[in-house]
Amino acid sequence: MDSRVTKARTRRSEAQARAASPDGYAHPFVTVDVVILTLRDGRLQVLLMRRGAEPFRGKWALPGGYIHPEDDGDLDMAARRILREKAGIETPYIEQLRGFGNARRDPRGWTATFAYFALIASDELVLKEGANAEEVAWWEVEGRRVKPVLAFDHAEILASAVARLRSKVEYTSLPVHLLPAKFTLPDLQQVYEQILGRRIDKSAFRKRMAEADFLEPVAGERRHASNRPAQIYRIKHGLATIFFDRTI
Amino acid sequence: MDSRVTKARTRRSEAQARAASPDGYAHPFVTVDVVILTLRDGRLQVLLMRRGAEPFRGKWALPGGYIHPEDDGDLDMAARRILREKAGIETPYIEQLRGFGNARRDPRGWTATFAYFALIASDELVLKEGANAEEVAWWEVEGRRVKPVLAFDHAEILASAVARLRSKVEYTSLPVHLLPAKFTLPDLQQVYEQILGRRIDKSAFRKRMAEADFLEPVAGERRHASNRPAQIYRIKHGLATIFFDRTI
DNA sequence: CCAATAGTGTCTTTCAGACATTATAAC
DNA sequence: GTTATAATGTCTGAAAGACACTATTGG
Repeated sequence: MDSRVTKARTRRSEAQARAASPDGYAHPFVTVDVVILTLRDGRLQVLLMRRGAEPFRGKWALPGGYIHPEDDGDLDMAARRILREKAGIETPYIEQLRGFGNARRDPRGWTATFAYFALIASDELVLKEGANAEEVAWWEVEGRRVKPVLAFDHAEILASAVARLRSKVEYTSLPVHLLPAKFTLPDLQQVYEQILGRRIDKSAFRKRMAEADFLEPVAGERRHASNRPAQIYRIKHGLATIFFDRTI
Repeated sequence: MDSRVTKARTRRSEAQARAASPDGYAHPFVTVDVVILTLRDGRLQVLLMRRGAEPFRGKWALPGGYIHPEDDGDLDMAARRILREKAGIETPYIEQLRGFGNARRDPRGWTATFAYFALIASDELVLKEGANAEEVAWWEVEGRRVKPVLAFDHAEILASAVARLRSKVEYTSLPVHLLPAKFTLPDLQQVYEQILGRRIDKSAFRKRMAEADFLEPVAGERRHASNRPAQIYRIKHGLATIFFDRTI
């Protein structure tokens, strides 16, 4: 058994010194990465950071980091902390995407990551324009990718996140999290149409939202032009994501 | 094996002799656990193993283990290896469930696991009836749980797996993986009904399967009694899980 | 013949999508 | 009044579900 430890350590000696698992094998590092999506100017955008350290120094990457056992109660809280620290975002919608792990994604050796998927309203964006302002930016998502070449396997993680968003738009209330707390039904329909990439019949859309029963009207109105103002809605308190009976 | 137990205990008593991550924080251990489900005697059952080491010695647990960076190309391959080594199962349907990680699930400290979800046909079961035959067993799933108290947070992982199965049965071809390679449509309908817990109209069920277009008839017939024999089908070669347009 | 289950056809009700109409604002 | 968009109503074709009917075997 000890020979197994020796063998593993020797092969890895040039990379980094890692602890052996209780069964004697080398132990891969694990991280948490977050795909933060928003709608700005009617376009789906993702938050990326430029790496200041090797590997992939200078390349754009998803915000991510190591788990802090002392601070993070669980994986979700680690993801929220990363969102807070790296992007200054406090109250997003967040869900776990899935794990990615293999020997190739990091040149230093076998690593794994728990990828998360967050949606925020563009009015919640308070990007820290501080010391490293140039290193954080929103990039437009074109198809399932962005223009720059991403570090690690982050292009694959991004594609996976966008696929999940597009999929869930069809049958859940997820897109409300891309809007501010108060919005109109035409606003919401526009978000669905933007992500789906097709027009939706107004009547059918409203029927679906009404029977899903997750919105409540609030006093006040919104007026953009000389026409009838739209009713303002917000999500009913305490409701999780709603799954529709049928697709949009 | 006993030395391994001893070593694990020693480690634990030293309160976390773990490598520090590159950012200086302690680095949590990560494992892969697999929820293996099958239908036996018309009942949903899960494969459990009795733990021979601390923590939770003597308790039933999901098959799982550490990643072997030298052997496992990626997370999926690690899960398949565990399935092969611990349950002797070679060619199952397998998909990632999600990650579970927090400070409470393991008394030794902060750990995380990539949970997997596998479906196998009961005729593929070749449980190794060897030295530790008493330590591997199928347990009937009642609701989302099993009778014994499980180690770690494995009850939560099991519940999550059963929920995903029940959910996916509604709109995918997943249940075919609970049947042998060749089966009849009445067989398949029975599986759907068993997992859904309700009857399905024969005509509607066949329409759905026909338009999903993932089955092909093979020569031969199956006869259980003095009645009309049923056509035998198998999955069309190279097809992944089919998502139905509508729910069952 | 009968019993039992496989497999197909028909009918009715429901509902999604298309489209029309009314409502309410500014000017 | 006109214009523009919000909001609701109506109509029609498609299809899902309920149910009936036919097919094929053993006894």
